[in-house]
Amino acid sequence: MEAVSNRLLKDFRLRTTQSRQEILHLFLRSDYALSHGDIEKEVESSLDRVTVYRTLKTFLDKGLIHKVLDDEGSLKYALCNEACSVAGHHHNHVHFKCVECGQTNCLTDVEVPAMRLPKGYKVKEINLLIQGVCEACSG
Amino acid sequence: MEAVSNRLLKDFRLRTTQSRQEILHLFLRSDYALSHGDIEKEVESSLDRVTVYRTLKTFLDKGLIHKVLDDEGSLKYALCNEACSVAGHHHNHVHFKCVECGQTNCLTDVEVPAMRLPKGYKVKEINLLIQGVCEACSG
DNA sequence: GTAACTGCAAAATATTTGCATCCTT
DNA sequence: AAGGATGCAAATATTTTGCAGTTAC
Repeated sequence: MEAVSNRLLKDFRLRTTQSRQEILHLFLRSDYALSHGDIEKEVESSLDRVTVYRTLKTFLDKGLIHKVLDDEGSLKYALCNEACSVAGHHHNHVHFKCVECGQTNCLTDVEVPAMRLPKGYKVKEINLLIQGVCEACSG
Repeated sequence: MEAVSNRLLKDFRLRTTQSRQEILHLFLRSDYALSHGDIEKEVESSLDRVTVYRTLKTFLDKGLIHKVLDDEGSLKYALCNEACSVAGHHHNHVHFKCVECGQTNCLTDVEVPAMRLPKGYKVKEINLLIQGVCEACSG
């Protein structure tokens, strides 16, 4: 994993520092979206809160991660997938938040359906959040 | 409008107080979703910040308004439409946020398309936020 | 060596809670 | 009259900013 995260940082022209590696590792081993709070709690060595803020901002700006909408005010974040690059992003996939366990993950198989918008509207980005009960919790 | 808001409050079994009327008026005359900050700024007489928090919570709990997702962490709110009642809610409509003017509004004409989810997922609520340039700003 | 990154302190914002008072029913 | 709603003060929590020291390249 070390190799993967270092590679990612290089690809996106970011210096490989410990904080960035740690946060990136966390994203890599989590298959769900993380909030700022999640990151602070779950990261290995305790990072300064400010560093987390700044790292997330940097990752966002460079396009390493993207925002995942949430219904509680506190945005989450997830790694961009292979389809994304520095040049352009393609995450018109669906996010599913389980109301039981609270986890939000990407339903990579589900595409956002095409929609016809009223005249004059230009679309830049689409975010679809479905809330309900996930597979694990509906047992 | 006085009559409308008083009626609404009665229907939802809420006491008609000045704060509630004011906030409800604001929602009624705004055709776009409002954040807590918007409300504090735009309401006629200046209400205590705490009252705004509590009023929004009450309106939400009773089902007078619903959350509108936002990409900046700070949830917005909008009135539920006729299709909603105390019994059940139906706002599977689409929200559009203009990246120019920042306004978010409901595209009442656009329905959320049906989607096939993987086995085991139960859907409770769907939120679709499209970002781009609105009709007014794309001139 | 230099620019970029980090951590600490502190400022600025945002949200929640407790309580006395006032208002709607 | 009684329970609910408000406003103020204060406690918490969150996010941003400045700056000095450290680190990656």
